Amino acid sequence: MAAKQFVQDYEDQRRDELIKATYYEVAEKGYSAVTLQDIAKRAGVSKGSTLYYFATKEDLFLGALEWMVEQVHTRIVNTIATVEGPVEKMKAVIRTIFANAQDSRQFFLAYTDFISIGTRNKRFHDLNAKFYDGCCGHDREIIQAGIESGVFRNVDIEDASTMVRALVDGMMLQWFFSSQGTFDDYRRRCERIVLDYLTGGTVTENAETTA
Amino acid sequence: MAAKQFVQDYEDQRRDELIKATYYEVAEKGYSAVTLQDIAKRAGVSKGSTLYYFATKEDLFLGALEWMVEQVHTRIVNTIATVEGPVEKMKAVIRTIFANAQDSRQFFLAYTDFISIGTRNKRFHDLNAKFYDGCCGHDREIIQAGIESGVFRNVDIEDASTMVRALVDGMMLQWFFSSQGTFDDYRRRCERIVLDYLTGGTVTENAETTA
DNA sequence: AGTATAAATCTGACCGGTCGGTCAACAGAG
DNA sequence: CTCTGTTGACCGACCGGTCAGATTTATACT
Repeated sequence: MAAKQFVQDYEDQRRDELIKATYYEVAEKGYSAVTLQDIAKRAGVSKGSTLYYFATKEDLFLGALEWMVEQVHTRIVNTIATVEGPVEKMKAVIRTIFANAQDSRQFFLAYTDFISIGTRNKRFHDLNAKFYDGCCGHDREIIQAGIESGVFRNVDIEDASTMVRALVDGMMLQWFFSSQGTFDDYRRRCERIVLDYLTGGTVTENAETTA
Repeated sequence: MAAKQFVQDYEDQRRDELIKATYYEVAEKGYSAVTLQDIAKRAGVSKGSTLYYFATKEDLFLGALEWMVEQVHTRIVNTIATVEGPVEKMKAVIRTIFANAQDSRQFFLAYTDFISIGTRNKRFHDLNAKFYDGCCGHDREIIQAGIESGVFRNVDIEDASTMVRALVDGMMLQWFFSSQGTFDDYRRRCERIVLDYLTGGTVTENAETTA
């Protein structure tokens, strides 16, 4: 039983390595451009092994995606917990999402590649829903708390939630494309716009704690 | 000379057909998934002909893109001219961009595929800039006019402009992915959020003229 | 007008190369 | 020896791009 457990752990670890390798390769080059060879090389195994652990390239890719979603989710939850109040919590969410995008370089590139694979893919759709609800779902309760405590104006919660998500997405897209203006410029502007919208302009610009 | 002119026109027309064929194919399947064969078939010519008029597949694709950008730009300019006042003009811009996305089905799909091709491509970057400045650049003057006339609150114009663009982008992305809620729902919500932001909530919901 | 000649246009078989996926053979732990 | 895990040569399919030759159109000449 102990041996069996060891094998299980070993296999899990291998899968993990392959998933991470896939993620980083795709983040750098995009789904179509990455070959199984690339993934195998980065993971330090042969091409044959990649398909020993995963059925297809797509399977490997979706695994990598799930891993990423999980990771971002965890980061957001942790970051929110470190600050107090709706304004700071909202800032924290935005900061985390932006930071993640910066870390994984071409986070969005990978994301946009899903589309090419086909939006009809059920697993992809579910993953997308999980991403939105899991990673961005926190904004709704933060907004709710903000309204109840009177910090945010009485805006429609569904509108506000949509606004935050769409704005973050859109601004990252712009940052990705335009490459004019620093990353921090975009993040700061994003925070400002969101809070401006939520408070109606009553929040004065805080001193930035640029970590 | 007349014959020469005819030949010129004929060639232009052929190029036009190929460009449109490319556009629709890519809009349906995405750049990578589309083959020269597909494009040729839709245009009613042979594969060889596509590369007789265009040097490479990428060239063909960028031509299609330019065509699209031009088209959207024209539509926006025309639509803005038909209405009066910052609020209505802003609505018109949003409506046109949304309508265009709906028309060409997977407008964004094509767009996201550029990224895979490589953001280092100069022509792509220029096109992107042209798209933003040409198609979305009108928002800045509309916002300016709105602030001056007192219809919009005194918000930072750069923030406001960024907000509108990012929100439209982001919401279209969400519409594209989630496929829950009708297209009109998204468009209407987008208009509401933008105007809510710009006016600070002083504009009451107008009766919709859903065309 | 009719014919010959030249030029423009078009075609699809073909080439070189790539990639996802297969599989027979191999390795090493138990 | 066996069984799990690993390998990389190999396969079939595909795709962008080429090109020699067919086809159509324009031009020159009688």
